[in-house]
Order: sequence, then C-alpha cells, then structure tokens
Amino acid sequence: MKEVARLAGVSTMTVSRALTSPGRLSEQTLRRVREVIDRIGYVPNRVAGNLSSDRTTLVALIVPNLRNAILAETIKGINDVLFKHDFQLMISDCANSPVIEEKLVRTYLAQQVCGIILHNTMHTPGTKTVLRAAGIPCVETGNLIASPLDMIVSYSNSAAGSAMARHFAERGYRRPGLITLKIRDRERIRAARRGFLAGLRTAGLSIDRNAILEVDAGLESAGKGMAQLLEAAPRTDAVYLVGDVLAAGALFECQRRGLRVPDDIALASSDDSEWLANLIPAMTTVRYPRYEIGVQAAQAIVDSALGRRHPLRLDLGFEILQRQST
Amino acid sequence: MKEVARLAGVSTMTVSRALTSPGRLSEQTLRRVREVIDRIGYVPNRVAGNLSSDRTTLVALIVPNLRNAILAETIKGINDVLFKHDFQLMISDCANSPVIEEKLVRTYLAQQVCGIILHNTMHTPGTKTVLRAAGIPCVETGNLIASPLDMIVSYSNSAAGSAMARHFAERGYRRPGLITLKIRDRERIRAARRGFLAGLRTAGLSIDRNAILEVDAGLESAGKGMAQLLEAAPRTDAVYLVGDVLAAGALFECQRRGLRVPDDIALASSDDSEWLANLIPAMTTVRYPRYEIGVQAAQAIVDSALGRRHPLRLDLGFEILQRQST
DNA sequence: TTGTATGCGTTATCAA
DNA sequence: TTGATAACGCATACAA
Repeated sequence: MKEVARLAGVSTMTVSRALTSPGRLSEQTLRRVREVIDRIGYVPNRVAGNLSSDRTTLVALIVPNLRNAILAETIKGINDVLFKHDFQLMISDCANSPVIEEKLVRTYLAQQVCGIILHNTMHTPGTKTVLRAAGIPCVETGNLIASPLDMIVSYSNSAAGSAMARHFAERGYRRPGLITLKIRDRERIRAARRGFLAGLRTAGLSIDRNAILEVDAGLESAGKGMAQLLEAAPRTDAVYLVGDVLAAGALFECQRRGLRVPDDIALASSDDSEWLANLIPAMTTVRYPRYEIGVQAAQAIVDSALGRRHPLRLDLGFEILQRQST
Repeated sequence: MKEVARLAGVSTMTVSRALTSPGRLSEQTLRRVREVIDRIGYVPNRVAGNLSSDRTTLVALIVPNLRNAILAETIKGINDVLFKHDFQLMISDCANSPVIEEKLVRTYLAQQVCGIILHNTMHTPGTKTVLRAAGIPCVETGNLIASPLDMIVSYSNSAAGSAMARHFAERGYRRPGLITLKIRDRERIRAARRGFLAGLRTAGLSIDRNAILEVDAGLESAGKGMAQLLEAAPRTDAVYLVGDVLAAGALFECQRRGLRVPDDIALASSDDSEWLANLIPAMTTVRYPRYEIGVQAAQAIVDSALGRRHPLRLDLGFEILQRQST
C-alpha cells in the first residue's frame, strides 16, 4: 500500500479509501490510484485490514457430515448470498460430535469470524459459553428448536413427522413402520421420530415395537434395515424412512424381494431429492426449502455484520409431496 | 493476551509461547499460564497472529459447482486432512466461470491463504499471473492436464474415456453413443469426450454424429437427452454418460420407454456413486479415488505450508467397474 | 477531499 | 527459560 501511495503521489490513507470507500475520493485521485493498483498488481492484505478495523467478512459453517448430499443445497444458498456481499465462507465437518463442534467453534472465534452457522442444534456447554462471550451472530439451521442459541432458520422436523403420520392414516395404512438414522446426538432425527409417533397416536394408529429401527447411513445399510423390519414385523404396510438416502435403499431392497411398492408396502422419505422424485415408483417425501434456508441463514449473518442485527426465528415450513410410493 | 500475562505474572511473549511452542517453557510456567487461559476463557486472536507471523493456516478451495454431489467426497478428504493439522478450509463456487474463479482467487490471496485448491483446470491469464506472483502452493484436482499451474492431483479423464470405449468394444457393442454435460469451460468433460472418441477409433468403432449430445445438468435433462438420442440415432446400442447423475436420468428414461438395459441398450457412467451401484440394473461406471484426491491435495498444501514443498504430479488412476448395465 | 498520528494483538528478534 | 522492543499492513480518529 505504501508503494501504491508513493507511485500515485498520495498518502496510504487515500489508497485505503480507494479500496474501501471510493465515493469519498475525487474522481481523478481515484483514477490515479486505481491505475497504479492495476499496473503493479497490488493485492491488499485483508488480514492487516481486519486487525485494524476489528471486523472480518468471514463466516463459519459447521455441518454434521460433509458427505450428506442433502446439505449441498443449503451450502449453495449460503455461498451465493455470501458471494454477493463479498463475504467468505469457512466450512467444516464436526462428524456429528458436539465436542468436535466446540473445538471448531473456538478455532473460528480465534479467526475472528463475523458470524457462525451451525447445522446441529445440540451443543456442549462450552460451545454455548464461548459463543455467548464472543457476542457474534449465530444461526442454527438443522431443526426448529424451542431455545436456539441466537437466531434460527429452519423447519420443524417433528411437525413433518406428524404430517407424515397423518398422511399414512389418510391413505389408509394401518400398520406403520419407522426406520431412522441412529439417533444419538442427532436432534433432528429424534424430533422427526417423536413427531411421527405422536402423529400416529393422534390418528389412532399404533405401531409395533419391532417396526421401529435405527440404522447406519447409506443405501446398503438402509436395505439391510428394511430386510430386518420385514422379518420382524412382516405385516407392516407403510414405512417412514428418516435420513438421507434411506428411502431409496429401502425401495431397492423391496424390489430385490419382489415386493410391489406401494401395493405390498408403502414407503416415504424425510428428505426430498431429485433422485427420489425419479425413482420408479417415485417416492413420497417431505420437501423443505433447503436452498432458502441457506440463503436466509447467510443473510441473517450478513445483516448482523452490517449493523442490522435483529432477533430471528424463521420457520420456512415444509410440505408432503405425495408421489407413487404411498 | 496482556490480561493473561498480567494474571499469570509473565510477559505476553511467554503467553504466546505457551500457545505456539509450549515445549520451550518450563513446566510450572506453562501450567500457570494455561490455568489463567482456562479460567478467564481467553481466545487468542489469530488475525493478529497471522499478521505478525506473516503465515496463516487458511486453505482455499474453489469448486465449479457446490451442488455436484461427486465433489462431496473430495471435499470431505480435504476437510479431514486440514482438520488433523489445524488448518481451516475456505470454500466457494465459481459457477464454472473462469472470471469468477479469478475474482475468488484474488479475494483468497487478499485473505493471505497459505494455499489454494482449484478443481477446474481452465483459468484466465489473470488467475495465472496473480497466483504466480503470490507464490503460494496451488493444487489442481479436476483433470490430469499436461501443464498445471503448480501441483496436480487427479486422474486422467481422457484415459477413462478411452477405457470406456474399449470396454464397449470388448462387450460387443457396435453403435456407441455419447451424452455429456455442456462442454463450454469444462476441461474435464472435453477430455472425457476426446478420450472416448479416440478410444472408439482405436477399437475400430465409428460413432454416428447424431449419437453425440450435450445436455444440461440434472436427472430430467439427462432423460430428455436420452430420449432425443434414441430418436436421432435409434440403432445405438451403448451410451456413455459423462457427468454427475446423467446415467441415472438416462436409465430412468429407458425404463419409462420399456427398454431393457442392457439388452436393448447398454449404459455406462463417468462417475461412480452409491446410487449408481444400487440401481436396477446396477450401473457400469468409472471409479476414481475421490476421497483420496482430496486427501492428497490437502496434504500437498499442508506440506508446502510447513516448509516441505516439493513438485507434485499425482495420477491416482481409475478403474472401470463393470456392472449389469453393460 | 486529503493527510497525520496512532493503534489493532500478536510474533520475530535479540538480549539477558 | 524468559523478557523488552519493534514490527506486521492496514483503518480509525481527528485535523487541515
């Protein structure tokens, strides 16, 4: 910057202004400075700028699992908003561990991020303490819980579960089943299960204990889980699958066994994706606005960083997309 | 840090050392400092540290499209290595535009990242200039090109294309087809096509011009493309689909039309995924080590940042997984 | 509209 | 093993 200032015959402050508030310079000074910047290929050091101004444009995102394709849309939404405002995204994977999440939060606070987006909603006491102490905006996106750390942009997994139970009842199914990802540390899955079971009760349906299963992630694991359920509770007529790709794995297992979906058994998924819509039969799913969740979460951080901070509890809702599988 | 120093009765340098090189402090001093840090919840300001030491642990990644699920494995590989070494990942989406890529590269250089990973291998002259001037390590991962900017960790898309052509020939197919994503600005797709066409020639097969198509991304777009190909070149007996999820879209279209795969028409994909392995029929694909590419790319950056810089051209190879669809 | 003086919180360097 | 000092490159605050 000194070099640019020297060559343009101005002070470093003028160069600084040319970059941060060009409107406050005369046209000819601005032109002269920009010319030098282009000519010598000056790239400002934002680390120094950040230290001096005590602000950054860094936003952190911590997701439970980078492999989960369902998150890609939300990440894209975050990316697009941050890019538009010249903010940068730092991202990492906490492997669904609140302890790792806390370590990551501390790391990001040390990097002076101006905001944090957490997909998980279960945190260690340490996470809560340091976040509160830092006073930076924080958005949770994974589940619409009652007491967020700060802001929350999501939809209700438990309401979606209830809605699916109602859907099963309305379609005339009487012996429901439920396969979810392992619940430990996954607030979303727990909420979906609770909502589904409550919805069944409301609809006057009961569920066989043997028809409730937890499985690991992945198509093959889902297939095995489906096989297990079919053996333990063979009269089951409709299964709700909660967790990325589980429903597809279950469908493939049914097809391998020659079961007709939905005639022999109905299936529905908690996560919509292009895939599920194109399977044969097309899968009934919960759809929620994943891209929009990312957009709103990022926008909330940007607004806060720009001084327009406000409380935020945004329920972006969901819908049940009935397709051929129920 | 001053506060910690005061409370521990030491200088700030000693606090600094307690964080960065604890081995150089006496045990009792270290214990005392750490005690104070924990007690008052001190979080160091790495922005200041970065400015002072003229080093960061920030690594940038620019991908062509965050929605592309095929990248998730690579990103996970990068994440895991960076986490292990206490480096942080900054990520963004250049929407397959070299111009946006350049803007992002400049932004990341301003943030003083210690290394950059670029998935694309086509860059503007400006990108090349500023990267060279910055002198930081850079790894390209999307395609094993001849003249990388710096380091490269990938596999050869053109060799994979040739291998698939050979596979078609060996399986007895005689009227091949090719559907790819739009080629503009996609070096990988271009290479795959070139390799496939060259492989066909080598195998003595010719391809109908009407059996070569470019389509937009997405299952539905792939379905339409397949429909178009079947009408324009109805005698086609084996189609290679280059680009995420295209093969699945094509398969669904065949199923809708009552075509048997592979008896009426064979299909193969350029990208392996859990999905493609579980479709019925299971899809023949190219498999390449996506996670390992991320691991090696990140490791190369970390090594460079830690002073162990070395030239790197890593071909991690691929294999053709023959399944039921060919 | 532009410039001067100062400080951001840490680490490199050198000295003790 | 520890400390004093200066410096990193920029932006804030204030003055002109």
